[in-house]
Amino acid sequence: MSESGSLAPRRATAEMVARRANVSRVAVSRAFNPHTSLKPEKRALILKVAQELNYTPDRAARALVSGRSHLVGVIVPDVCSHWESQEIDALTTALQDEGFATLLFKTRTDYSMDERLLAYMRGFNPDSVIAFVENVKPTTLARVLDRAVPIYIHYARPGEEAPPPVDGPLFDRLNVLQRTGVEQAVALLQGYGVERIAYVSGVAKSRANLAREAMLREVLADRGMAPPIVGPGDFSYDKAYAATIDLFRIGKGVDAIFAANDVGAFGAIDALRHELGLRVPEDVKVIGFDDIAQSHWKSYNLTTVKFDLNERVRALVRLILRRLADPTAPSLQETLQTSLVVRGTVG
Amino acid sequence: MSESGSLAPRRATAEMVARRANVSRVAVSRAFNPHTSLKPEKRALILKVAQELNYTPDRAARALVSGRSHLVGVIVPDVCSHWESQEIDALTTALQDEGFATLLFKTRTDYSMDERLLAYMRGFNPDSVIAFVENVKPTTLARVLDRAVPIYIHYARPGEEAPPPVDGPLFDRLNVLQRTGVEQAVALLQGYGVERIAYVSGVAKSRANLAREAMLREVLADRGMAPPIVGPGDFSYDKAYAATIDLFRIGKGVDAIFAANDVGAFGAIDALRHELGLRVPEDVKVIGFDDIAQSHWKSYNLTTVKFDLNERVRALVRLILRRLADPTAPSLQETLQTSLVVRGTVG
DNA sequence: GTAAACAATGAACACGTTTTCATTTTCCGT
DNA sequence: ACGGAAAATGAAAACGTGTTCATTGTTTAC
Repeated sequence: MSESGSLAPRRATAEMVARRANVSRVAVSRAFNPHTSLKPEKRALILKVAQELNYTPDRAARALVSGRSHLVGVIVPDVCSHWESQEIDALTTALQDEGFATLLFKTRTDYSMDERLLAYMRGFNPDSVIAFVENVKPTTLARVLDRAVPIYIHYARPGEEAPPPVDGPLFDRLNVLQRTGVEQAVALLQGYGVERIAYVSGVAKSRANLAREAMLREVLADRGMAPPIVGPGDFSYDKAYAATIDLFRIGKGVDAIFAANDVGAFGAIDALRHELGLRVPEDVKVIGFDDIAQSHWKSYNLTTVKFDLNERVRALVRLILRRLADPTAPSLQETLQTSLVVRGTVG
Repeated sequence: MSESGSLAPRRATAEMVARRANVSRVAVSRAFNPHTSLKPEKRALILKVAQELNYTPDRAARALVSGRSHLVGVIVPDVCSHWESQEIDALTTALQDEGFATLLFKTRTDYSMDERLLAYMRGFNPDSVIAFVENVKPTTLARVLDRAVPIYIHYARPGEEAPPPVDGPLFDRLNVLQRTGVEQAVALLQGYGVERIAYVSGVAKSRANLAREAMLREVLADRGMAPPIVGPGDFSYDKAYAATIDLFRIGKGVDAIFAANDVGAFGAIDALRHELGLRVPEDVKVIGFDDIAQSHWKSYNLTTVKFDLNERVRALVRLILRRLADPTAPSLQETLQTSLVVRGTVG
């Protein structure tokens, strides 16, 4: 009781460990950094004492001198939207294995918030930043985050199979090629004699959405099919639900729906079945984008264009590590393919 | 070109801002800390220059001296499980408004990982830690995180309406009282003449699951109903799907299912409809726990025991702020009620 | 057996901020 | 105009670590 010095027990410091192990403070620092030279038995002793004292190096202090915070900022519009949450989950695990931690930031729908958010985030000094958000340009990101090089997820438009060069402020890029998956999907639909395809969109100005719609248009044109009728959505279940109803109120003889994402496809399916009294896939076929975990649920059992989540996360982590190994390297790139997963909503 | 000093442009520092604004470095620090005394026009000038130089204070350096990292650690088993992702989303937004950032950590299924994970997390020096994970005791958490006081989410068992006292290492607590919601649910079922209730469980040893099952048992006993038949699940769709099928293979005349969470209820509903050829709610009624966003989707339209997410997040943020205002205060408590949301799976 | 290479070591410095503390300036009431 | 209180200010100390550099102890090669 009386021996405990102050009320709030200070956290153990390298100094205390050094004193207790009869070594210098520098030795303690070295014990925790693998690539330094230190007598093995000495290192073992220090680590043992450290554990007794419940000591680990303070990352704030470490960041201050080494310039590495080991924090990776992730900017999302909605953590709880399905694809994002699954990607954050996998990314957090992978980063943790490499000694990093995920720092989460949410954008407002209010666009004006963004500059302030970026400045706010920069204060935490992340080593890298990944933006899942559509309304912030990578060059803006790079300009504001003067130390971290941001990673931009680029959904290739038609004809962009060879990714365009990066100019202006430096950023790295994950290029997502959607052509293969869309081609497989359209081929499958055409094989079933589909003639009139509708596209239930995502957020109108979103690059992922624009790229998907453009790619769909091109593939349809290449195969001599009519361009899609567009139902305006925003990647959400509710908007897709409403958009689908509107599509059939107009009555243009749509016999297949391409949704901008899986959740939108769920909304379309439920509207078809529960509101319009149509059968899926007999009356109308439905295809989504993403292949989220829910897509195999029996109520939907969705045929969808798949992004390999694990491969995507590995590519992101590779980008981060390569960038940290060489902070001045020119823009780094990784590329990802897509493919179709066939389930029960086409057939 | 030749005027830029080094290759990698150093990030702006308080020193540079001070020099450029013709003030002392201390003044710059004060300009960014609201509660300090500084001539208004001087503060304005400094902030203007800071913006020109793209400067914000380095939080690592700030944390080092102030002892506040403005980081809140969140430990989750699965970011992508629905309730967790929605809570993380709301929490991140709320914390951001208060000047904090969310630091995400994932546990392994492997239990032995946890001690290492906690030590790992402590290195980042979070101001507070919230554990959504079931297999780590709050006292362990408190012992390892010698500075931050962890927040523990306690699901009250029957008879725990007055929360039990905290002993041992200090931790704060959010008490979730589930009695009201379960009572409303059972009353509703009984009103429809239900006689044989099954409980599709969550992870067996999880405290949320144990509390829910115990509460259900007590309420059923109080109303003179038979105890529930238990189908073993793990909070996942797939396990609940399989457990539901097994329940009806045995054929004990179950006419209502209580699932440990909404996703489990979805699995039960799909098994009933698509595998067993039963109607919901005509043949079997289903009730879940959580009220996640998907519960109103037409395919499920689930009646469920609701946790008010926003209120829950506000309570968590209150706990964090109160604890930071008084780090030595005795264990803080907040309490949350539940209630039933009636939709289409009972009727 | 010697020189040279190499591993191990600790003192001093650097990182960018906030926080005392003592000093100077401004403000207010009379 | 004056005294005192309050606000404004800057120098110096602290926070806990990694890194550089010069020094000492130890092995290797001929």
